[in-house]
Amino acid sequence: MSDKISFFENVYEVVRLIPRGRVSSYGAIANYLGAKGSARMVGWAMNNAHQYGNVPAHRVVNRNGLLSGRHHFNPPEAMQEQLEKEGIEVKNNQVVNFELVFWNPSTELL
DNA sequence: GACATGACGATTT
DNA sequence: GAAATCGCCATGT
Repeated sequence: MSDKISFFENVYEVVRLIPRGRVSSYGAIANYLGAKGSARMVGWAMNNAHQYGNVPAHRVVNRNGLLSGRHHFNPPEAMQEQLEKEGIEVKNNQVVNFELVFWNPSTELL
């Protein structure tokens, strides 16, 4: 444990701020944190997210709107169900109207 | 402490 | 236009 806030916790904080019915992307979060290339780090953070508490990882998809991380859910199909429950359409493991529900922290969380 | 890996993204070849 | 490569931070071996 370190006194300094890790990249992980910054990711969780932003993910928790994602409004219901919206989705975000790994790169957008990483970019907001000032680390454009650390998008995979965001995904890695999600892997440990379950041990940090309420982190709506199901609202985080890749830049294509694809549910790339569904396999890490339990069960994997839960991610799509959660999104549909919030009013987000998911087709073929991909978010429909992705750009319409896309939530960019750098733009909307200004 | 070096090497490999990880739910990605953008750029270059 | 598709495939290959680099970048980026953290963790595990």
